[in-house]
Amino acid sequence: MVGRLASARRSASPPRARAVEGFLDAAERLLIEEGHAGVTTRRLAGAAGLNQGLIHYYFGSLDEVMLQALERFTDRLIKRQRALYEADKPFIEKWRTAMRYLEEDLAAGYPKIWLELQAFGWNRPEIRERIARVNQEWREVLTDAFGNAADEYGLDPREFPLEALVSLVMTFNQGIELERVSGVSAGHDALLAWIDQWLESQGETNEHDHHHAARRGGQT
Amino acid sequence: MVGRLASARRSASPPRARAVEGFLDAAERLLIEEGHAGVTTRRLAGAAGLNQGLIHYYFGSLDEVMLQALERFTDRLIKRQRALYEADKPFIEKWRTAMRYLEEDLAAGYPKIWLELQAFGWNRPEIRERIARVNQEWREVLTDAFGNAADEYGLDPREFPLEALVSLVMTFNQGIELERVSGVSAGHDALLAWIDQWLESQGETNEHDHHHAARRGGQT
DNA sequence: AAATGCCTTAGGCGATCGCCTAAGACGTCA
DNA sequence: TGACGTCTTAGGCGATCGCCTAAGGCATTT
Repeated sequence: MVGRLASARRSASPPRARAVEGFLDAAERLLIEEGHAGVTTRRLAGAAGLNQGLIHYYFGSLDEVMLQALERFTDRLIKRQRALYEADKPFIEKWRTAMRYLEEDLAAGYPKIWLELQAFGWNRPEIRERIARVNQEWREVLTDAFGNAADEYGLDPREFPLEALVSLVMTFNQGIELERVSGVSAGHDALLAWIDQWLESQGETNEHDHHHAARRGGQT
Repeated sequence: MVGRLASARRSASPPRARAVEGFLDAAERLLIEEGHAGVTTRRLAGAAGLNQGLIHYYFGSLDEVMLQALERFTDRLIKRQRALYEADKPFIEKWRTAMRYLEEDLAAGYPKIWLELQAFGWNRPEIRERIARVNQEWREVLTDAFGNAADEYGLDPREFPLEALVSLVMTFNQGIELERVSGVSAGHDALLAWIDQWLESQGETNEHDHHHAARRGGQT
């Protein structure tokens, strides 16, 4: 490590910060277009329109770039997820928003970033640990949300154990992203439609309970 | 060093075939231990205990090694899956065997091979296409099996649409493998236990129908 | 024994990699 | 204006990569 920030003290060092963000943006683009093996110092500098020496100067190593890219990317996702499920809306609306996010993300290629970073981490303990932590945070958000939803729908926790339910949703979600990135989309629409319809039918059979539960439950 | 004998012509060229198999075995080992980026000609030759020139001589390129490794690996999986679900047993036994396979494979690190090959394919159209084809075969096997199982359990296809059910099973299965390779296993046991219990309860409520259906249904 | 042709080897070519350095540009102080 | 610390640059070092070649080993056929 070299450069300490001097002007950082009074103006958050916009040029440096801009360069750092530029590299992280470029890293995401390269992850989508080339995969994690395609993120080299030279290509990264080229994609960011900056000099490759800066990568060493600002980040120290390429691994650190990948780690920071992972942190920034996953922070965004977790924040969005948290905001969504903390909102005061019927569960089905949250679910539909989440599924809309999924479609939007797929269209934008974001799951490729997430999966490439995971693949990168499979052989780098530090990265893998961070991945596991993000996964854990995500699971916690869903556990909260689904716990409330189970109340809202009046589901029997013995018939639908929360932990299993959350794991099912997380795994099939990631499975869908994995398949899509590998060029497979067969059955996905049918699956999502099925779930949507099931949620809707549950909402109808428990109509009045639902209103009570929705009012009652913020969270905690 | 390997065996001599240029009886190649009359007995399927054992030395060459052995070398090829040796490289493919070594490739699988390297995929597990190093990831697809760790499969280089030199490391592959080292892991196989063979000369690196042979890779060019036998395969032409490293990409061809990866492609053949993918074909061999996926052929094994599909064959096993097909044999399992074509057997004449109650569905729950097949399912439990499949879940036992999953655990065994995870213990042996095989899903890492599958996922590394997928990651490798994300940026190589030829590989990706093969991945998609294997996925399709797999889905067909499950569609057959679950179609029969739905009969066996007397499930209403309107309540449990086959395509969605198959997609759910495929995606959550791959999601579990993905999470495990990334170091996450939380909730997996609970999820599998839940499914097992649900299948068992379905078997009980439809006990006699079940026997009829099991006798009735081979397949076709 | 000589010739043939498959098999195997060591080694090297050009390209690319991550990381680092030396030097100058720039802005901000005294 | 001169000194100083920060930022930015071009370029190069050693390592490693995929691919290929030239040369011989060796069993089989003449």
